[in-house]
Amino acid sequence: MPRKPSYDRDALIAQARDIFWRQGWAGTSLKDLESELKLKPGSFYAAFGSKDALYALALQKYLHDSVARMQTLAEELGPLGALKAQPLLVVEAADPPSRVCMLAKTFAELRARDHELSAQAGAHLGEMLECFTALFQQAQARGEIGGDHDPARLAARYQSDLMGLRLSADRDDVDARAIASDIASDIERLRAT
Amino acid sequence: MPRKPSYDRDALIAQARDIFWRQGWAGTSLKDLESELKLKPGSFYAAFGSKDALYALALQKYLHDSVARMQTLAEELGPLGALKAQPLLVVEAADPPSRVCMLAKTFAELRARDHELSAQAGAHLGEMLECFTALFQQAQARGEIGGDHDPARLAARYQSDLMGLRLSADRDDVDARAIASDIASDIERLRAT
DNA sequence: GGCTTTATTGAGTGGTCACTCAAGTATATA
DNA sequence: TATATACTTGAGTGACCACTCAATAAAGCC
Repeated sequence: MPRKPSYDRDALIAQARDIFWRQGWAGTSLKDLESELKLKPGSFYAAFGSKDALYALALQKYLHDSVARMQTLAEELGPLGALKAQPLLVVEAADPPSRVCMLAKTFAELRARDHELSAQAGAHLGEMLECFTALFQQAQARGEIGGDHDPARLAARYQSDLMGLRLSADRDDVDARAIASDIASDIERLRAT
Repeated sequence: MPRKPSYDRDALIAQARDIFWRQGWAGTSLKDLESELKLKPGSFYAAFGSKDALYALALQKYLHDSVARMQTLAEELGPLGALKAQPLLVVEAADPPSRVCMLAKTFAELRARDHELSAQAGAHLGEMLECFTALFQQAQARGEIGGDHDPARLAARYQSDLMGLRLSADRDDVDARAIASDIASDIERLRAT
């Protein structure tokens, strides 16, 4: 009896993620979303409920894909190799919506209002941090880095540096590759000798 | 003949800077400004012309104060000492509007729209970078760091790390002091032996 | 083909946005 | 004190905001 929707829900979420990522929460209007996703207001609200609900789905997808990418990279290059490769990969990615981390952007934009989406972005940053921590732990377990390092502390510094790098990469008066290379050198320097 | 305004223009700009800093560009309405600055719309527009014009003044003040603070610090602690001290000072500052750098926030928020204020924030980040570069150069000239380092490259990495740190400092699941201390250690490690 | 159930449409909602302007008020000079 | 010159006031502007809903169209099952 039911009629199927004519759109691919998951593709729409990915598209919305890119718009939100580029323009931010306040900078994206329903009109923007409706025209890009080719949905009339009625369909939009039937499908997602609200702008914030769609934004939450977009954040979730962003986190999921980010973690998956790091884990794939770790399978290819090993944990330390993945951590070392990531900075330059981020800088050299072919036209992403923005080089700046969407979680960091959302967290910063909405924190002052105590908006629920800021809390969610913060929680997702925490999950990303755990992902980095796990990789440093694995590197340590493999003996790639010395046992005197604290993986959680290394991960916090690493994530912080990465957020700075990604913001720097959006500027055109800064050599982000040089920064990425220096961050990678810091990782390399941890390698147990 | 003329009547003097009843407000202190410079104090109003500082107040506006704090509101914009905390809430961002899109997150701050004229109503917010009018109620906080105790200005009716007519007075507001007579005094500043537009929301964007006031934001531009706020950015300018932010940059000016930031550079002045670094230079004062350098007079007290020397160039390398100032660079080393700054990370922890930023983290431990008593309730600023936001730990996140206002220039970085503005740049990230408005870049997608090619807003003029984003370009201005970007330019100011460049001036801040020059300030850091000058301090590294001075440290080198004094022989505090080795001659094999490139001050511009050190400054770019330093500024990038600082932006990451300041975002991290707004999270409550991260030990920003530890990150600040690690950044300071990196500076210390440059010291010529 | 008839019927049920859902998707789609787009004009319309009240509210807020940045901003304007004419009228009223206070002050420094002459 | 009279007057010119500002500053101050606040209701009002059209545009846009997120969002609603009744009408219409299309698909699956009998």
